[in-house]
Amino acid sequence: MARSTTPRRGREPHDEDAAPELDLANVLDPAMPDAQRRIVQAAMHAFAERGYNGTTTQEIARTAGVAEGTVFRYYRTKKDLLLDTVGPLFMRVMSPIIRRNIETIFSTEYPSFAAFLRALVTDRLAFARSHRTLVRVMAQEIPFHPELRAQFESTVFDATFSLGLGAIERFQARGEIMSLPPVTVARICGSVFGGYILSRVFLDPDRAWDDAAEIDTMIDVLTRGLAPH
Amino acid sequence: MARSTTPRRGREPHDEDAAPELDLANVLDPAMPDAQRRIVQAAMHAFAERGYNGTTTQEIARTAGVAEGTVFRYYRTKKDLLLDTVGPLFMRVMSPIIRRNIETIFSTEYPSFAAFLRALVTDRLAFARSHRTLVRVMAQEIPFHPELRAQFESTVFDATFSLGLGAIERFQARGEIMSLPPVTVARICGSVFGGYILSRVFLDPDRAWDDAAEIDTMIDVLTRGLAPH
Amino acid sequence: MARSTTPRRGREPHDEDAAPELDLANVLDPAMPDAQRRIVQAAMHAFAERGYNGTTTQEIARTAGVAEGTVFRYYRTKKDLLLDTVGPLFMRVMSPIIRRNIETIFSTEYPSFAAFLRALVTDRLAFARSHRTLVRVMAQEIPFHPELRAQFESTVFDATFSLGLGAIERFQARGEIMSLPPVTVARICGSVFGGYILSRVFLDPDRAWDDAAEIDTMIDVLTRGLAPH
Amino acid sequence: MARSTTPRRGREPHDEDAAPELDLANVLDPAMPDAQRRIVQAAMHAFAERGYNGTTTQEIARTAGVAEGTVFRYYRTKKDLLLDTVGPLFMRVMSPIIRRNIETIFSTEYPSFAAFLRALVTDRLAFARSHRTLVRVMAQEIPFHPELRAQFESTVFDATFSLGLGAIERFQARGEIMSLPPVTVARICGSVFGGYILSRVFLDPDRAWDDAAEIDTMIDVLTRGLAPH
DNA sequence: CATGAATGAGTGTTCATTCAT
DNA sequence: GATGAATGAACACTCATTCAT
Repeated sequence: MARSTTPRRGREPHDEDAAPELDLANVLDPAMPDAQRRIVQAAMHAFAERGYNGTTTQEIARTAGVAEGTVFRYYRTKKDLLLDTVGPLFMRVMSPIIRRNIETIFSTEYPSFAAFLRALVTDRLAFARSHRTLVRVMAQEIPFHPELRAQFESTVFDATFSLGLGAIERFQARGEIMSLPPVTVARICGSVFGGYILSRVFLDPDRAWDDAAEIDTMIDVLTRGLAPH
Repeated sequence: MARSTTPRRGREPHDEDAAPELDLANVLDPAMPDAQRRIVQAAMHAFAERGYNGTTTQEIARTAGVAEGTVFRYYRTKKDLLLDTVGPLFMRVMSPIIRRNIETIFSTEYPSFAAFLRALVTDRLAFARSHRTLVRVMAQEIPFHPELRAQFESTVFDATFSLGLGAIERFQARGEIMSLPPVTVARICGSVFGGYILSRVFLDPDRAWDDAAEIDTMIDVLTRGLAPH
Repeated sequence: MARSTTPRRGREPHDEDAAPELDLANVLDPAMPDAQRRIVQAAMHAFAERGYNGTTTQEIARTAGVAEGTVFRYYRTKKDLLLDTVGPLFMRVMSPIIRRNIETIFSTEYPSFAAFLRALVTDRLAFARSHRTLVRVMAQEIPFHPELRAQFESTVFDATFSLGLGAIERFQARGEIMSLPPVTVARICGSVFGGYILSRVFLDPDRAWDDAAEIDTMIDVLTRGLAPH
Repeated sequence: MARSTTPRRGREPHDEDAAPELDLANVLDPAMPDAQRRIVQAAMHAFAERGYNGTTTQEIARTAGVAEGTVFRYYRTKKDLLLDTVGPLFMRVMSPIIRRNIETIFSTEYPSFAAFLRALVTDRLAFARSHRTLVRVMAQEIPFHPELRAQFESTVFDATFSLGLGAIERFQARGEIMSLPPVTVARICGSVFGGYILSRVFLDPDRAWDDAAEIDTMIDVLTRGLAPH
């Protein structure tokens, strides 16, 4: 399945999108028993395709190649299979990004707003491409599971978004962004990048995307649009 | 159903969103039997809250105040209850907007790119606010029902998005937008507005939003960001 | 539907088998309201094809071209629709046969055992051909409805079979049949004729049957087989 | 329970018909799980009494002493419970008879037509007595299930009836049967025996039948009736 | 009298969960 | 630990029957 063949500019840290069955494999704890790993993978892919409520434990067990009882050995209920995996995996998968962002933002020599945006979108895009399934399940199930929403907010939002707000204020202080509520700035940037990722990774992944050009365009539009008058 | 389409400047912190049961009432065919109307409303609200697969027909019947058998008098299967309502209602509800867009775009004296964007976002925001439930169900269930996706694409995408592309090319011809693939321009504008609507209507509807100011900001950012160098 | 085209010998009183929809029409009371007649016909044909339990009242109503409620205007329950029709119709349809048998048997000039058998089988065959549907429903539903069995026994069995036993005893007295329990003689003759009717009318009605020849054969076999040593 | 295949001469007024629950027990694969065996037995008896459409899976489960879900572990649908049991069981139960018939017919020293008929009726009677339930279900449901009819025809008809036709032709060649279409001969013999079995096993099993005498009578009537003039 | 919408108990079937092996 | 047969509550759906119009 040829996913993107166009040249890429900018760095893309973890580019292991590989076979779809593998896009979860390298996130899971290596110490995890083989059966459990297969269960989690089977569950995530089924949840992604048919939704949590549209997936049966029988189907998960069969795909994972274990008996149905085995699923319940590792996760007491089906719901645990969702909540104990999606959230923690998100956390685990986000942490290097968060760390990197922190370094980027607080390093004294961090570059322009444009460079900041580039780092941000590059990271996010790579993340979504590497963890399609995880992201899809998270996005699809959040509306139905308050627990998931809480996990998401504490992990992603609080740990990332708030960092972003701090960075925006710094760029405003340096006169690179016009005077606007930082939340508004964050939302606009996030929307533009999020819209791209949605199209790029989920809605139309098979088109011949030119990531580099698209990213350049988005950054250009955002920097000029958000620049002080 | 025209619920307010004129641009608003004053703030209006989510006042008229009325009773949740009503946000569908005025979309349904007035000739529809009372029982059927109540069933559709009950189903949509349940689908919105708990998802199609998380909703039981018993629950729909109870909420609608009818016997379970009555649900199946009107819709032969539960799936029909989803597909025969969400898609058609979307169609019905979109058509005035589509018509208006056509007029806007092709009127010879149509105004600036900024005015175009303002008309667009105002329309969409009003639409989403008036039809929260419908939009939410559509968005949540599309990943699981190819039929819904097809309905959505033919209705909304083909009839609206393509119009937008035409308009963008005109503005580019007039030198108001820089030379970029129209699809990219459309995606960026759509993302910014979509992100706002998502936050405004679905994620955090209870915050004290200043729609007018936010819209002004978004239009300002987009016009300046997309202006030729 | 070409039902037998071969020449027939022997008399065949009511040979109106006609269109299948009609095979009930001329049995029903002419004073019966049109709607009711259509209901009974629809019910009988559906019962014949799919069985009582496999037929829905909705289907009966639709076939009869009336509303579902109308069915229950004429028959208080679905079961009444079976019991109040099949039994009485059988009775009505059998009575001329019974009467004729009585005349045959007790007329002083009644002919040989062979002639008796011929009259019998001819009558029965014509009856089954004319009332296929009725006979089929009766046969199929008897195992599940004791009431039907009772109706059948009192009508057909008691009124016909016992007459036959009397006739058999007379032929035995006259030395045309060997000394056997009359019930055994009756069973053997009934089986041979019944088996023919089953094949002829129900199992394989479309074959090119030569009724006259088959009847002659059966009578020949029975008279010689049952003749005294 | 002695399936008995040897010809019997002494009278045996329905003695060994055992407990009704057992008449299926010895037909089922001994390797079959206990729960499944009980389900099949419960289903067959219910189908025999109330018909397929008049039997609920709940009732089957309760009679079998298992949960309703267990029924569906073994048979995916209720219809499978009919088709996957009645047909195959018939097959299994018929095969020794078929084999024996083949031996009888083709053995060079096979005896008179009378002996042939005796072997036939004895076999069939024993079969029907041993497998009342199975035979009853088969007979009752055939009119409503084309699949059953096909199974029946291929198993019983093709494998048995055609053998019989061959035998009849041999007896005709030897001058024991008069010149008639073999099908007619077969139908007459089958009707006589079938009628006896119907009365003996299904309609009036509790009467004090003298099987030996009745069989002798039938064979006598048939051999004399079918003998050449 | 005829209608057909409405009913709700009941039907076949599914599925998360348990537990003896 | 792993299994998979067994469970039974719950599910989508049906259908004979009722009743207001």
